[in-house]
Amino acid sequence: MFVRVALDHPLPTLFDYRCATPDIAEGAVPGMLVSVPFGKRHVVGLICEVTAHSELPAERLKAVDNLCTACPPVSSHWLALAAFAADYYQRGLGEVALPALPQALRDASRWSRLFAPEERYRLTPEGRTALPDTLPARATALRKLAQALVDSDFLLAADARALHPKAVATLDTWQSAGWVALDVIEAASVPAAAASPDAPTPVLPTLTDEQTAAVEAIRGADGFAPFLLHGVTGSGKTEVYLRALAEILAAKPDAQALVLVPEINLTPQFEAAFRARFAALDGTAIVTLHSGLAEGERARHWFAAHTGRAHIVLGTRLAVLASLPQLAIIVVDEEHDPAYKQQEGLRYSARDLAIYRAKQLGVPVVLGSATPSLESWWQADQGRYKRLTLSRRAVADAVLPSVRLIDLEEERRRGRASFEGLSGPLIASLKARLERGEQSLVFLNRRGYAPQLACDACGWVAGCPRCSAYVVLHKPERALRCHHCGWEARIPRSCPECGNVDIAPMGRGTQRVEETLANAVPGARVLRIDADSTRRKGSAQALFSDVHAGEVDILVGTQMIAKGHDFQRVSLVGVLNADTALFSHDFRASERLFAQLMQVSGRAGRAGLPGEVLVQTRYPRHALYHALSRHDYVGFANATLAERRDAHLPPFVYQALLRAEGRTLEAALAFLQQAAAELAHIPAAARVTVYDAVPLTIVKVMHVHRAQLLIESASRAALQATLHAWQPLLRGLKGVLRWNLEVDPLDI
DNA sequence: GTGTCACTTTCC
DNA sequence: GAAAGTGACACC
Repeated sequence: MFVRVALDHPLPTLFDYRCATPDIAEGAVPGMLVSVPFGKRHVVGLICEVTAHSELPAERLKAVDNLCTACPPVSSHWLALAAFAADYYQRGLGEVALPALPQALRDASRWSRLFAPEERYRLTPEGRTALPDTLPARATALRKLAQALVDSDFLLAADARALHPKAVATLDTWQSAGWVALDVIEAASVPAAAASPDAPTPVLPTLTDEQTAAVEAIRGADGFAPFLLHGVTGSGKTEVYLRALAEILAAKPDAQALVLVPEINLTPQFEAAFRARFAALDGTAIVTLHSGLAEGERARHWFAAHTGRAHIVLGTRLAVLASLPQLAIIVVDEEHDPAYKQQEGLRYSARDLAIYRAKQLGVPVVLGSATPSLESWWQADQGRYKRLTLSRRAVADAVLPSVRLIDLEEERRRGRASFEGLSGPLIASLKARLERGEQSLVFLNRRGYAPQLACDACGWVAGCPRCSAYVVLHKPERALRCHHCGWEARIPRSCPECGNVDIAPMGRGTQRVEETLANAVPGARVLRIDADSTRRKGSAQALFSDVHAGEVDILVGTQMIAKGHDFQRVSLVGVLNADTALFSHDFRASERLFAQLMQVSGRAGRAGLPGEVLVQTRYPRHALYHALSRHDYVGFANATLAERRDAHLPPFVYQALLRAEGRTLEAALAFLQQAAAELAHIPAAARVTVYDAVPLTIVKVMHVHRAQLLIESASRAALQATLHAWQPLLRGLKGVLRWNLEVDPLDI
C-alpha cells in the first residue's frame, strides 16, 4: 500500500510513500498525519489518499516513518476545504493544510512524548484512588482530575475531556488505542448535568423588533444561507449572534459554531459575553483560537474543536481553517475588516473562506457589520445574500452621535488659535468633557511621535538605510524606527548632512498628540493605546480596563481604539489627520476611511450620553464627510459602488497581483514584463486585462526591490484559469529573488 | 588543496 | 523555499 501525502512545501504536488509495516498499511486513512523522510529531513505530512498503486518507480519511493494514530483524522470536508483554498489561492495543498494544524502535531518527535504511557499512568492513579462512591461526588472528583489533566499537556488534556460524558465516541477511540483506564470509562456514565451544576441563568435583554426578525431569519435558514447583518454601532449585533447560536445549539446538542472576530484584542470581551450566556455549557465547550495563545493552549483548543468537544469556537482569521466536524453556523463579525485578509504566506480572506465553508456544509453564515464591505453589499444587492438590518441603537435613549466638521482652512484664515495641530473647537470640547467627568477619545491613524525628522537648513530627512522610506521618530524610546523593517537608531543631535543642530520632527503621531494633550488640557489623564504601547502580551487588555474603570479622561490611539470596545462614558470622539486617505491612489482607501470613521464615531455616546464627533479636515465639503455626518452608510455605499462600476473596479471585476522581489528594481520589472508576455500563450488570458508592471510605493524593503503586475477580469473563472496556466510558465522564468501571486488583493 | 560565490537541481 | 550539488575562480 502507498499513501499520497501533502507536505508544507511550495511544490504543488502530493508525495507518494510506501507503507512499510502492516500496522501502517491497515491504519492509514485520508486525513491522518504521518511522519515521512523528505530530502535529508523528516517532516510531518497529511495523508490525502491511500492507494494500491504509485506512478513512481519503486526505487524512488521512501517509506513512511510513523503514523499518528492518536489524533483522529480530519474529515473529508476539511480536506476539501483545504483543497479549495489551495486551488483558489494558487498554492500547494500542503501549504494550506499543514500550517492550519497546531504546531504540537507537526512535530513527530512530540507525538510519542505526548502519548507516553508513563505520563498517562502518572496522572490516572489519582483519579482511581480518589473516586468516591456516590455519583455526583464522583462527578466533582472527575472534574477536578479532568482539570488537572487539562492543565498538563495536549493529548492528556484530550483524554481528560474524554471524561466528559458527551465524549463517549472519543473515549472509544482512546480505549481501543488501549490506554483509557477502566475508571475513566465508568466516568462516561456520569450524567451530563454534572458538568456545571450551579450555572446561573443569564438575564436576557429584550430584543428590538429588528433583532427579533434577524434571529428568526437565521433560525429559519434551511441549508446554505448567507446573511448580511447590517447594524449600526450599538444596535446589538452581538445579541443577535448569541440568540442565533443558542437556538442552533439547543436544536442540535452536538452542533458546533464558529465565530470570527477581526482582532485578538476583541476575543476577551466576546469570550466573556459567550461564557456568560452559555454558562450552562461546561467550561471546555467554548474555546478561543488565535495567534496570541501559547502553543500548548492553542493545540488543546484546536483539539477540542477537532474532536467535537468544543461547541463554540471563537477566533481570529486563522480559526476559519479549524477542524470542526459538526459545524452548524458561522458568524463573521465586522466582516468588512481588512484584518480578515492574511497578508503573508497564503493570502486568504477568512471571510470568503467562511462563506465557502458554509456553502460546502449547507449551513447559515452571518456577516455582521455597521459598514459592510462593498463586495458583500453588492452581493446583497444582487439577492445572493439576505440583508438583515438593525437601524436603531438597542439601548433605550441611545442615539447616534452628532458629527461636526472643523474646517482647518477656515480656522487658519480667521486666525483662530490652535495647539500643535489640535484646533480650538476640539480643545474646548475636550475641556468641557473633562469638567463634566466624561471621557473623550482622540483617533489618529499614525503611531510614533512624528512620521519624519527633518533638517530646516538643508532639507535632509531621516531615512531607513535598508528601505526606501522615512523613519519614524519614537520619543519615549528616543529612537528613529523604520516601520517597514524594524531598523532602529538613536536620534542624531545634528543633521548628518550639514551639521545644523536645529533638526525638527515633522507631522504628528499618537505619541506627539499624547504629549500635546497633556499640555493643552491641563489636569486630564491621557492614555495612549497603539501597537507600541501594547507590545507586551496582555497589556492591551490592561490598558482598556483602565479606560473602562474611568481612570482615563482622554484616550489617544490608532484604529485599535476604534474597534468593538463599548466605552460607557465616552461622549466625545476627535478625529485628526483623516484627509490623507481621501486622495490615496488606492481605490479602497476611502471605503476603509469611511468604515473606520463610522466605527470610531460609534464609540461616542453609547450609554445614553449625547455623543459628539469632531473631525478636523481641510475638505469639509467632501462627499465622504457629508455621508459620515448623516450616518449614511447606504448612500455612501451606493455612490461608491456606482463609481466602481463606471471605473471597472471590484466588485465588478476580479483581480490578481503578481509581485516580484529582485536585487534591483530593473530585475523585478523585467521579470514582470516577461511574465506578462507569457500570458500570450494562455487562451483564457484573452478575457483578462493586463496592466503595466509598476514599482511598489515603498519600492525597497530590507535592500530588496519590489514591483507588481495587476491583472483583472470580469470573469472569475477566466482569471482562475489564467492563473492556473500561468503558474508553471512563471516557474520557468529566472532573474528574480522571489515572486508570488495574490488573488483578490486588498491593497493595490 | 579549500573557501566562497552564483547558480541549478532536487525534493515522493 | 531550503538544502545540497555544481563549476569557476581566487588565494596561499
